[in-house]
Amino acid sequence: MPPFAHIDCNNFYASCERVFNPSLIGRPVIVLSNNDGCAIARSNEAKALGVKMGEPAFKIKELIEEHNIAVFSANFELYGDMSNRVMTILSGFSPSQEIYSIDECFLDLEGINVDLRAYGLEMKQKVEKWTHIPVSIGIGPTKALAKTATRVAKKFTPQTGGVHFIDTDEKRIKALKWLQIEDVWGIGRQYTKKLTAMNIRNAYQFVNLSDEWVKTHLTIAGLRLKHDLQGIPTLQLDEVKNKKSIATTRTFDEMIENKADIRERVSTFAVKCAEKLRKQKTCCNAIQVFITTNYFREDLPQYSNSVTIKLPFATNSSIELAEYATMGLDRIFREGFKYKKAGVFVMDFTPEDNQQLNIFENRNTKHIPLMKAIDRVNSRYSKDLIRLATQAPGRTWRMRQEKLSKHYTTDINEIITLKLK
DNA sequence: TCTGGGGTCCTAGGACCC
DNA sequence: TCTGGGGTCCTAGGACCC
Repeated sequence: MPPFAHIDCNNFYASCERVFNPSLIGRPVIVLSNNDGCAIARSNEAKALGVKMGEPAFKIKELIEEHNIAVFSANFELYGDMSNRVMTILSGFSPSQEIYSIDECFLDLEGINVDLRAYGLEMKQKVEKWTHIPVSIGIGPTKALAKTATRVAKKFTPQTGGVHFIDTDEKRIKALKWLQIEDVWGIGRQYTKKLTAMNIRNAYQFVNLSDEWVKTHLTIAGLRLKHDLQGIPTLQLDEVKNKKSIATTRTFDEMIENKADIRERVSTFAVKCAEKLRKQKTCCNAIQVFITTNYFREDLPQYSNSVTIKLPFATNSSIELAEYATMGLDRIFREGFKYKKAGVFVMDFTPEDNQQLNIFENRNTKHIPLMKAIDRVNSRYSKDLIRLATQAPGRTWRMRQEKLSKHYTTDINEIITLKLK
């Protein structure tokens, strides 16, 4: 039985803000999504005040003022950099690591012949000492049980010290009986509805359902989870995560009717996707564009649509992808609607150095050095110094980010300075 | 006034083929 | 006029994750 460790950063984005602003410790902190739309991270204090995940900022305005909640616009550059630091430290504790998300990873602890709880405490101390990001750690015989253990570690920190090890069947059953059904990994809103209707309220009752029932109603994915929670190792550590799609999507800060304005944005989304592709040295073979009206406004006519275009050749050229994205928009755009959101996806990747020459479509090979030059200039000077004409030079549209913290770790001009008396 | 963004996987059903 | 069975591939949509 290979034990797994699961490491989860506590309230990650809020904790990142605290690292560089220690006066926030003890204060409620929330981080807002793009356009300062809704709360996407809350410190424990903010959770205790009742701020819900995903809650729109305008609905909690009074609560923010009343309790002096510290509010930040999302600073993903900072969070990404802090994440790398945490993950690098943890990678030193095992030869096999799966980076599951920006703030979580799994480690394979097979063959590590030490007291594993003590080992977990060592990881926790090292990460906290070197990054000041607090973490919770769960260890168990399967990935799903390690994740369950992390919840126990976090919920009962005074007793667990932030590290919990499910090393006996007794502890496994105790944890499963405690874990509410809606908190089980892989059980979302729809499945919770289905299961509570059958009076299944915790993970222990869930694992006692028959395999057949689970497979029929929760698909094969639900069955794998069930086995993993029973202690039968089913989910594997996934060390190499090759992306299968890349997206750039935005909600607009206002509703837009004008096609030319939407075209500017869609064109920019395509350019961003192309940049992400070049960064990971792949090309895409398909591009998808979608637009949608504001589905919160039931008083307005609604319309949404998407289109996927197969490309005649693999590319990561900003110019080509912007062209195809614009073509896609032409196919789905309808006059007379107020649009609120749009996005571009690219998928079906092939490695950059492995493009098959297509004899029917003559790919403009001049784009390759051109894109390299643009990337160099933009990374050296300002992020969007060179743009395509379709991206509306000068008349840039900005995200609302009124509470943005500095890029403490990734921009030399914003590095923290200390004054010594 | 104001409601995020970026991902994965699975299944059912249609198109097409022999 | 009637109208099989089995296979594959693709896509849209729905569920989930952080």
